[in-house]
Amino acid sequence: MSLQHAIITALLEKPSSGLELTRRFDRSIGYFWPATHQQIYRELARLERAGWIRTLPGEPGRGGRKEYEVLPEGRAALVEWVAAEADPKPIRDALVLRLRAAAVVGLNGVDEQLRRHRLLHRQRLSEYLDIEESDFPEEGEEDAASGDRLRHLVLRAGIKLESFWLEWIDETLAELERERDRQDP
Amino acid sequence: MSLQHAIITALLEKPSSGLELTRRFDRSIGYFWPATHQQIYRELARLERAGWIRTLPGEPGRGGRKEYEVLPEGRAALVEWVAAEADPKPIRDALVLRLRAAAVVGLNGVDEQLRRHRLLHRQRLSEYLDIEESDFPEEGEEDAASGDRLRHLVLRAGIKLESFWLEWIDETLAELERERDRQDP
DNA sequence: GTGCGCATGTAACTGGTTACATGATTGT
DNA sequence: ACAATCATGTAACCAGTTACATGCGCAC
Repeated sequence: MSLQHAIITALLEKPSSGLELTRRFDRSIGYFWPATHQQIYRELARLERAGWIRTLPGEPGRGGRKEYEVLPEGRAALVEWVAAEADPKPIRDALVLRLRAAAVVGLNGVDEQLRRHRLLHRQRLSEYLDIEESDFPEEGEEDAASGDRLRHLVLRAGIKLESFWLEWIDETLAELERERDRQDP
Repeated sequence: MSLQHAIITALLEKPSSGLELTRRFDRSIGYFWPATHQQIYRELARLERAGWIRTLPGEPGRGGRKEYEVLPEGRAALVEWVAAEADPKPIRDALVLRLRAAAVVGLNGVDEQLRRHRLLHRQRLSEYLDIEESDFPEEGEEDAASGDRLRHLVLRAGIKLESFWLEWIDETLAELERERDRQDP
């Protein structure tokens, strides 16, 4: 269900076609709920059947392009969903799992993977920091719109999450270093 | 594929039956790769067909209970997997998504959900801290086995991840508080 | 022998992933 | 006319989820 509500959120901000949505997802909502165009088309079709969104009347042309907008029922469903109760879903992370396996069969190139992930997380973090700088300048936070402050909090989640990974990977690589020293002193 | 390797890891530590594995998952590997008994039975069957594990010969009795052990092929596959290259999978988090939606349709009970999650993350964190205290006492880290130190790093990931969530939720609730003050000064 | 808990499983469904198909528009 | 790109979609697959089925051994 979450993807459907993510889509409604995006459509409320701006009526869009499937591909446009996909692209907008790639650089905002998709940071914590990624989706491919196939998924998005599937859900758009379902949402339309459910009567939560509709294609904008008028121009269906321009390469078969269809623009969708949210209907009142869709908005109501989103409002309800915002307050819905749901437990946090446990994460599934293969890198940690690899390290766990290494505890049993030995470190055999995990460090290289750790370094690769460190690089990727660094890139992602600096991407987020760039967005923060350009979209949420420090001054003006007080007189910003409420929605903007909330969007900033969402971005903060991304920033803190990436920072967490970087810290953990650093801590882990340092320990693996010590581990190696213990074996060849 | 990850679940299969998680299972091999667990079986290497101790040959087990399906239900035993399920229970052990619930309080160790499952913290970052949860699995239900149905999933585990399915994968055990596949792993056996692939020739990576086998049922322990001898006693198949006691309520149809079957114990599995890892074969050399399975161990080799795990060693290879430990060093395999795979990008970090983006997270999907509904709570952040709800906040994102709230930026568009208004805060309507998200705070209650934030507080619920805060409680759950606190519980999870103290669970981890208890495990850390009992399984990885500070003294003796130096002369602990390598595997233990690696398992400790894995636990550290859990601890830091829960701490991240708590920090972010606190920051967010504080901001929502200020938000409310702005509306009714 | 009946009911309870342990243990192994099947079946149907949902959502995410990957690969491919089709048509329209735009630039050369 | 042709290729590149934009845009919408289908199909098959895989992993995780939920609900249910079945058989065994033990306690009462």
